[in-house]
Amino acid sequence: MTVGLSLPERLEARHWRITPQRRAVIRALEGEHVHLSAEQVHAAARRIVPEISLATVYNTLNELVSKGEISEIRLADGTARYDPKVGPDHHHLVCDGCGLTFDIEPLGVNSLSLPPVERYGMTIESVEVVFRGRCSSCAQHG
Amino acid sequence: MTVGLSLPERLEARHWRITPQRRAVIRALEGEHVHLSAEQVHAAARRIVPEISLATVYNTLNELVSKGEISEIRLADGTARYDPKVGPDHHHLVCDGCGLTFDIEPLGVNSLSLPPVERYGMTIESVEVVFRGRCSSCAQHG
DNA sequence: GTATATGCAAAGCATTTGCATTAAA
DNA sequence: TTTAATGCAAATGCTTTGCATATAC
Repeated sequence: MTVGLSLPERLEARHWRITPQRRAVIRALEGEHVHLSAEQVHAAARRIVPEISLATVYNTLNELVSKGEISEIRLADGTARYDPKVGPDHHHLVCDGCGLTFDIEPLGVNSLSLPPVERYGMTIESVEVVFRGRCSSCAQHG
Repeated sequence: MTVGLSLPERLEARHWRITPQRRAVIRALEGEHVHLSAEQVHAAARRIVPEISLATVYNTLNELVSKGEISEIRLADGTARYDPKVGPDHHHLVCDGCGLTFDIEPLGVNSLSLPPVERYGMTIESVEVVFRGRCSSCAQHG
């Protein structure tokens, strides 16, 4: 990952056309330790650029994902959450009740490995660890 | 997990109504080290019970998941794969190209842990490790 | 006999796409 | 001025649901 440049700076360096809508999507994601759904990003971005459409939010998120600038996590129900952090080993904690998703840095990940006989001829590119459970709110109610 | 009983036996023990369709779904899943999509389960089940509908396949898969008898994995595209194995620590290897999914038993998982300060008040119920990469076919082409 | 599973077709929902318009560079 | 991004609305694709009929127990 490029170091020393902010997300908007990195994007400008890549000749990405910077629009108010894209800036709003980036602002909506920044600084969140809890990850947002596309609808939630849309709601947040709307507070900055009221006319932004959901389609533009999706388009922007997808481009950021394919450029490797943000990451996409799938919950058990198949819906996506978007995370401004990236990195080869990037781990999460997910509430099975409400889908609340956090970034985490578990211990012991560096000693994880997959023996060649278990690779079925595949090239390994990354490892992701997901801890699942229930947040304090879901543990009590639903 | 109940030990010593096969999946159909466990289901009978739970007063699950055994139908040819349900038997076919179970047979379609059994013995697969590669995990199938609902469509693929449907196709396989159809070879045994030609009139089985996709809706019945989905209904059956969902019940097996909620009974904890099979597990559901979400790929990066949000679609599901179904795995006849269950267990608290159940890990996978996924091809980012075509979605091919295998069961694996990586080394070092038992030393994984999430420090209390990283738990955000959540109760941890399970850990899942996903290795991502490209299968030999996708590494060459697509 | 009764409760439950089935197939079908229609509905649902998250996400994607086509296209005419608008705006960044 | 050119090329790319936007908004809208329609389309997609996976999954779920309602309901009348059929079937396991």
